[in-house]
Amino acid sequence: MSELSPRAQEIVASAREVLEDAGPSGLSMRALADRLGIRAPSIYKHLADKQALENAVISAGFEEFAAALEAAQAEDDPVGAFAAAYRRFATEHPHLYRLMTEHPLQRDALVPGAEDRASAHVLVAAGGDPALARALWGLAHGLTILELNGRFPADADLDAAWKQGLDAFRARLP
Amino acid sequence: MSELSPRAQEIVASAREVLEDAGPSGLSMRALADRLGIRAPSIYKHLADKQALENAVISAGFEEFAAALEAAQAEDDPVGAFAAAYRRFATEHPHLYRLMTEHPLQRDALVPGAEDRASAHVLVAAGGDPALARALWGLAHGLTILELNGRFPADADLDAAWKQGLDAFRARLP
DNA sequence: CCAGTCTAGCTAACATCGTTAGCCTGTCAA
DNA sequence: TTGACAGGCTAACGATGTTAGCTAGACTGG
Repeated sequence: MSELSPRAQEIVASAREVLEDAGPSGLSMRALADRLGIRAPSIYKHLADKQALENAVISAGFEEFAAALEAAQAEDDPVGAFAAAYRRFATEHPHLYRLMTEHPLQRDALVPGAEDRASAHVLVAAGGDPALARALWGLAHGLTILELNGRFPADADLDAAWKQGLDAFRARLP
Repeated sequence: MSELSPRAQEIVASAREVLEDAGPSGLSMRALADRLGIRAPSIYKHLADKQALENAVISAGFEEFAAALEAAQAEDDPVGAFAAAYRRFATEHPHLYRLMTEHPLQRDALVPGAEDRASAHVLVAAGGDPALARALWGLAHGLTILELNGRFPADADLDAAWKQGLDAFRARLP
């Protein structure tokens, strides 16, 4: 991703607001322009296209996500601390989380390292085993996105589901 | 979902083909009409709107998914059999799987029971414990959709990740 | 101090999308 | 024979992302 001008960063920040208010489908170039008090075509003076806009929002999301995971590290029960922070971030920013995960990433268009920084934490939580880390990530993402998408029955005890899944992983760590 | 006329069922079958060929974004009313040799507005004589069309495709997908899980049941290693069938279905029909899972379901618009039939199998695989079943579902969906979305490094050993995750669950079953 | 260039807005317009209104033609029953 | 209905059609609307081309203002070089 090329550097963003200050104005472009303002636009990206507004896009983030529109996204959180109105969801992915509400994030249109015209809606964003409205919030900025300009017209939609003017946005293209600062960002190549909508994809670049979304990539910038996603990059910022990864930075924030990584910071949240970082802040939650714990010596005892690293798995639980990771999972709690993961779930918390997703439920606090559901639209952002969906945007960050629902499509294939255009990695060369993101700020480099943001994704790595986030994914490094799951590796730590899994005691350094990459395969176990990917499985734990799968569990966390799966439970998270199924919950966000309302796929579980309304009366399902999701805390219990998380606990069962995490206990299974805890048992495989020293 | 109300009953579908024979013609509507043909249209839904064509929609499934368009979806598998061109992905969700390629499934437009006009593209579907093209394949049928008619004009887009004519589709509305048979289906209320695009959402109804997608719901019908999703319903059919759940039937097929349930059948695939059913055919794969195994006495020994029910977790492994479930997971293999799950992953296989998703990788063989990636666009359909995505359509089935990427949005909140409009349950009252689906053919009743299709979803239940599919989700019953994960409960069996988890030995009847609903919380464990949801965790297993989360693991399977998470690994599946992260793989479909190309979120893992190209050289990641995903078989190993599945094995690690499934072993963790196997260890918690009698 | 003027001329030129760049910045960042604007309007008009295009293709594509889902969708609606209204028309027409063929089939079939009363 | 007449009338209803099924299932096509065209024309059109509003929303979407995006492009082309214009313009007002700010800065900069001579």
